[in-house]
Amino acid sequence: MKKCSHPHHQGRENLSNLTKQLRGNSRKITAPRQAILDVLRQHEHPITSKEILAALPQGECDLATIYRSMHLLEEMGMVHRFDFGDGAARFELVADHDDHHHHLVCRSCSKVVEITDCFPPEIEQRIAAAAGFKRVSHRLEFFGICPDCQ
Amino acid sequence: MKKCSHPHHQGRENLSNLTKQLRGNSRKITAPRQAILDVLRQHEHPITSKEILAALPQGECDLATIYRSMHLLEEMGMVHRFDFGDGAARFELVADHDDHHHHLVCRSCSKVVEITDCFPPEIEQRIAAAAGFKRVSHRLEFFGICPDCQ
DNA sequence: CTCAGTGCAAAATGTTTGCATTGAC
DNA sequence: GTCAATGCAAACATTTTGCACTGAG
Repeated sequence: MKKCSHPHHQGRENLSNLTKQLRGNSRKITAPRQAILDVLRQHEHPITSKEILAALPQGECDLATIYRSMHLLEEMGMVHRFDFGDGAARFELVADHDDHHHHLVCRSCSKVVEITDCFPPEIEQRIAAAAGFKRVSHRLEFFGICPDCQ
Repeated sequence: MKKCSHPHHQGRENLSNLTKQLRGNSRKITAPRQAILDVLRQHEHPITSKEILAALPQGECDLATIYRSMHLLEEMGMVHRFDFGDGAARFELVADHDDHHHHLVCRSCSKVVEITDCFPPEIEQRIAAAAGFKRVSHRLEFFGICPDCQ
């Protein structure tokens, strides 16, 4: 439950991080991008592009800009993309370089619990080796019925 | 590599299985449904609704019917739905009652390898218990670069 | 004969893209 | 001033749905 390292508590740090990363890629620091990161910083769990738009002060930025920003932030490794199987991509701010984690999602109310357990790396390596694949990663999410919905 | 239990090799059996299941749910045995199952039987790996349509003798059935059929077959447990993250659902015929498996997908050419390794059930149980969730399942897929694409 | 299932067309949803304009550098 | 980034609208892709018609039981 690494609450202390949650992005929410790193305000300034992430902002300068953004600035640095953007500058490094000769990208521009714009109001929409800062606003989007602000929203992400305020959410503990992955949110959709539409939810980001809704959380933004009205008309702060266009939905297309959010989609474009999410691609950029993902490429820069500042955001992780998740798929809960409902057809909408969800994004979460990356807290640090090693915050790989998964989620347990309620099939009824969509409540989300963060899961730090992970697929055993040695099994992943064995799978990759057996098939001759390189650069293997995985996507893993859990689904169930939460206490409130049972 | 349980090749011998692959649906492909069970022709008749599955057909009568379909008939039985449909009858049991007071559903009708129609030409489109049989044709769709025929196509699924001929494919080792998950395929999209569009691919099913393309594999069907021209005009054999409507795309909407395929979507409706996939929902039905999924509910009846005859088909499993997979999501490789490219925005299109994929379906695979369920070989037997215990053919739970995952896939290793090439990020470059989309080649698919079947993976029988799975997330350790005891960890899943622990996760479920810790969060108070019931009826927990998981979705797990692997992605990498296949030998041909390296 | 009846009602589940179908084809067709239209709609809904999430996402991407073209293009003229804006604004960060 | 330049070129990346934006807003807006249109295009796209997948999936769903309304409705009249068809056909399995």
